[in-house]
Order: sequence, then C-alpha cells, then structure tokens
Amino acid sequence: MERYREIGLKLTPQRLAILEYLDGNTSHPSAEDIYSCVKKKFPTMSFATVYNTLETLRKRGQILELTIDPDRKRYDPNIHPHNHLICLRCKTIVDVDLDFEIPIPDEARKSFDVLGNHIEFYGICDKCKKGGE
Amino acid sequence: MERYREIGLKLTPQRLAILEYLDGNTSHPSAEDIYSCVKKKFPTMSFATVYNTLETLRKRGQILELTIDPDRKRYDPNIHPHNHLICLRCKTIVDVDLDFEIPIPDEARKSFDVLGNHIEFYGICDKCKKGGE
DNA sequence: GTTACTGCAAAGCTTTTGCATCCCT
DNA sequence: AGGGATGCAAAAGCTTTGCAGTAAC
Repeated sequence: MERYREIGLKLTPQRLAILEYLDGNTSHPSAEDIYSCVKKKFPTMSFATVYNTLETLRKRGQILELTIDPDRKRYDPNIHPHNHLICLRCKTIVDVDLDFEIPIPDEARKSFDVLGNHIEFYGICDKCKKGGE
Repeated sequence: MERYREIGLKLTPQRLAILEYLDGNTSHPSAEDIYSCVKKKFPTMSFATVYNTLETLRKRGQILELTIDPDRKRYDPNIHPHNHLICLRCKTIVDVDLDFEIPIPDEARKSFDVLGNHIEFYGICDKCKKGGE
C-alpha cells in the first residue's frame, strides 16, 4: 500500500478501504459494486469519492477502466496485459490470462500509433445456461 | 432493402432513412450521429425512433452494438466478424479487417459457451498526433 | 382493421461537477 | 499551514419508457 503514497496519493481511510477492496479483486467491479461494499465500513462514503479515487488511480496507471460491459464501466486492478470473457446474460467477467501475441496489422500502423490491444471473448456462462433458458 | 421487410420490419420512411445512412457506413456512428444526420431529412425525427430502430435491428442481428467507446454506444452495420482500432483521444474507430484466428482457450470453454470474440486495438491517430499534443 | 411504429416528454441510470468542509502530509 | 480529498446535492449525459396518435401491412 505504501507504493500509492509514493506516487503522490494521499492515503485517506476511505481510499485505503477502496484500495483494499480492489487489491487482488478479479470480479471486475463497477463503481456501484465498490461503493456499496465500502459503504459498509464508511457509511458516509459518497459516489463522488469512489469516482474521484478511481479516476485518480486510472490516471496514474494503477487500474484499468473496462468498457466491455455495455451497461456500465467496470474496473480492473490487474494492470498486466490480459484478456476477458464476458457472459452476455449476467455480465460476469472472467480473466483470460493468455497472451495471444496479436501482430499489430500494418494497415493499422500506417495511420495510428498502436499502443496495445484487448481481446473480448463473449458467451454464456454455465450458471446462466442452466438457470434461466 | 427488401431483406428488411422479409425479416418482419415495417419499412417506414424514417427507418429507410436510418437504414440508408447505415448502409455501407464504416464510421461506427453513435445514436446522436445517426439522429443528427437523419434529422436533416426528417425534422420530426426523435431519438426514440433512432433507439427503437437500432434495438430492433440489433435483436434481428442486422447491426452490432459496439462497447469500445467509453463515452457512448456505437453501431456497426458490418456484421461480418472483424476487429477495431480506436483513437484514445478523438474516439475515431476504424475497421481492422483481419481474421486472427484466436483459439478459444480451454480455460474459458470449461465454464462458458464461448460464442465469439472481438479484438480492440487502441492508440493515437495521425490527426491527433499532429494536431494537439 | 391490426399491428407495430412515431414522436414527444418524462423518467431512469450512470457519471461528473461545484463547493464548503475536512484532513493527510 | 497548504493542498488535496471528502461528501452532499445538483447537474449532465446517454438511453429507455409511457402513451396517444399514426401509418404500414
């Protein structure tokens, strides 16, 4: 947690609670998920603080903002390159920790500085397959 | 355009204008883009009609809803499998018409019916590189 | 004639912002 | 002490919805 102070973050109790919630979290939570969980510890916690903190972390490269869920932004504390698989029904997102070494196409390189890529796999998870039809 | 009638769509003038706007369009427009362009022909056009039509087309597999732009949904009339490259600054999206044959990882297959995938390349386009720093 | 679509306005959600207060460093 | 963070409420976007009227089939 000290590393956050080193990059110029003020470690308020609220932030520590958010950081602790995110640490090692592979559920790809939304702002709402984070808010409602951390609010248990800090009843005065506001959405503004959650969003402010997430934006600060994002700007310093400590978390990724995922756009894979069409309904809301999701956040990922795992900043190592990896990919994702989403259930089209329940929007569960799981990590796909494989590196596919996608070559950046020349066509793209011509007119862009290509900085990276992200593969989204989509499908239906077991729970949704069994549960509702 | 007849094919739309065949899948049970009523071809109103408004819809025809939207379909015509989308036909062969590779700009990955947002609902706002579609609305403001088609409104020139149909001053009474409403957002409801744009969204209703897009949702109807999506449900019948005639367009794709892209989640690659963090700010808004974008729509793609090209339903053949392909990938995208987005400029992180101006949010321009261009097609990457290459098939990378990504194998669906066993890890994923175990707990999901994997239906497809989509690769997002991200970077900075030439215009943004030159234009603003 | 039926059924489905249109258009307006209102509502619903997610996310952002202004601002006074507070607190970490 | 100073600069940044908090929290509340309000506002801003994007998207959805209810409903009465209308048009495609």
